[in-house]
Amino acid sequence: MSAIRLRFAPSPTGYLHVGGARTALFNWLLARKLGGTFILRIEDTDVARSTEESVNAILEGMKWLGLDWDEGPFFQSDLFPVYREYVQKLLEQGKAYRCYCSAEELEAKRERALAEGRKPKYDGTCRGITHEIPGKPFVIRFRAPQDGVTSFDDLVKGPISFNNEELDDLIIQRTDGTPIYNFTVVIDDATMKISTVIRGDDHISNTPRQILLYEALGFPVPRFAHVPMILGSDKARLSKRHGATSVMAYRDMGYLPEAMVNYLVRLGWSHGDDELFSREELIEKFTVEAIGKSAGVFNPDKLLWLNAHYIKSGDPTRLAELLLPFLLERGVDPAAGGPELATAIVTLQERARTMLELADGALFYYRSEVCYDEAAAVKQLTPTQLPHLTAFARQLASWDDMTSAGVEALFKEFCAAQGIKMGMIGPSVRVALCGVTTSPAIYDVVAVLGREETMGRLERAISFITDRPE
RNA sequence: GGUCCCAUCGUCUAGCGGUUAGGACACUGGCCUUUCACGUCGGUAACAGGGGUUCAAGUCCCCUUGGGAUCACCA
Repeated sequence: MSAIRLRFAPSPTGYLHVGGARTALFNWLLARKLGGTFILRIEDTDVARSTEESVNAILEGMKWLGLDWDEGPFFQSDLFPVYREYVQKLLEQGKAYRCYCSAEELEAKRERALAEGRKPKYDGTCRGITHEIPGKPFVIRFRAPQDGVTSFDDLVKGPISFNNEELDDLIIQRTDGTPIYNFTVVIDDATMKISTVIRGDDHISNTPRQILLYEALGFPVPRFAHVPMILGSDKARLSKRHGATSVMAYRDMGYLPEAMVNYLVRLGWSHGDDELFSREELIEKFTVEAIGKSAGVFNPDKLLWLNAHYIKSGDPTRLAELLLPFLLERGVDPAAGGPELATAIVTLQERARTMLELADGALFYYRSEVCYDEAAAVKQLTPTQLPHLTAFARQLASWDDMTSAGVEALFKEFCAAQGIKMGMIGPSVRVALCGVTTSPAIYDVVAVLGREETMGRLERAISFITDRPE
């Protein structure tokens, strides 16, 4: 393993959303490409907002996408003593100080500053207090330099610099003694020896403060790569109103993880004109340099196209496994009878874009009591069709070759013998077997269903026509 | 509002000084076809605007405009 160490550090305040998933993916890809280490760290210092359900949801999302981690998950809530130690160190060195301003006072000052058009920056009231005030609650602030420039060379955005006067003395420890994000992230990235921080570009403005902290603590500063945001169709930050944002919601909507990975990686990263990437190709071809600088709009249509591609080209046996829950949900259990699922799937792959569509399309194979679509029945299951269907059933009964090609030959021979065209028998048989006018190729359907089941369904259709009142 | 980031078809993007500005999704026309699809061939569609630099600018610089992010005892 190389010394490259990367991490994904979500906060457990919700499910794994597509933006976070892409950040995780980029980190994972680079780690795998360079033979580095990928670390998962849960940033749960905000005890009030963090939940165990969220942690589980995030882990589940990572696993679904196939993003395995080498170390962790580490929980910041387990590291409070460590943070306390470093806070103490800064305090002793005079690089941090106690601030006794109350949250209310601060809020009032901030609003006043904003109203007067000034910067809502901490005014340094407590900067000069040298002795502790017993009994009075306090937070701890980092004593940030008030002049100079802090800059860094972002791996995706290029050189970025901030005037230190824009930065204020940020709080690193709350009144209750718990540490705050901008501080813990620095301690953890430093102690975990993270070499490159890949994260969303909404963190750019935090970066100079963090760099100042690295320097104050005497830690080496890691490299930063800020990846652009993912936007909704109206170019606003992606949110629920743009549709699903949870990666697990996409699994439930019938999406394959490889489609999601392929979609996500191409949103903001490219490799020439290539669109389709296997996991291996991604590991081989991924580079941070090829990550784009601008925000991208999440395009569900393209995701759907990719999903259709992976269903079309997927291994039927694996698809069968993944499809099972969707089938059971629809009250069908292939284990209870009917054609082998993988065999049925082969006939459906190229006409399903999601596992939901695949499941819906497969239902008729497992329902002998075909439910005829009203319009289809009126058009195809008519007295005129009766002689054709009857004759066809008779010929099928003595037909040997039940492969798809064999069935096709049967149809050809039947049509020739009857002096009719395929169009006069095909559609009726389709409705008799499937109940609807759209289905896989009829030869395939007969082949998959088998002679016995096909005969049964034909006879049922014949009875249906016979019994139907005019 | 301050600060920071960004800017090629509707969308994702290729392009890294000289191209008929390419690909993909979506849309659309033809072909294939027993249905629906798939597939296949073709089409519509972009360098935000203005200044520079240069023999030459989508490519480099500046400004404008537009979009986004961030300004918490959230992460």
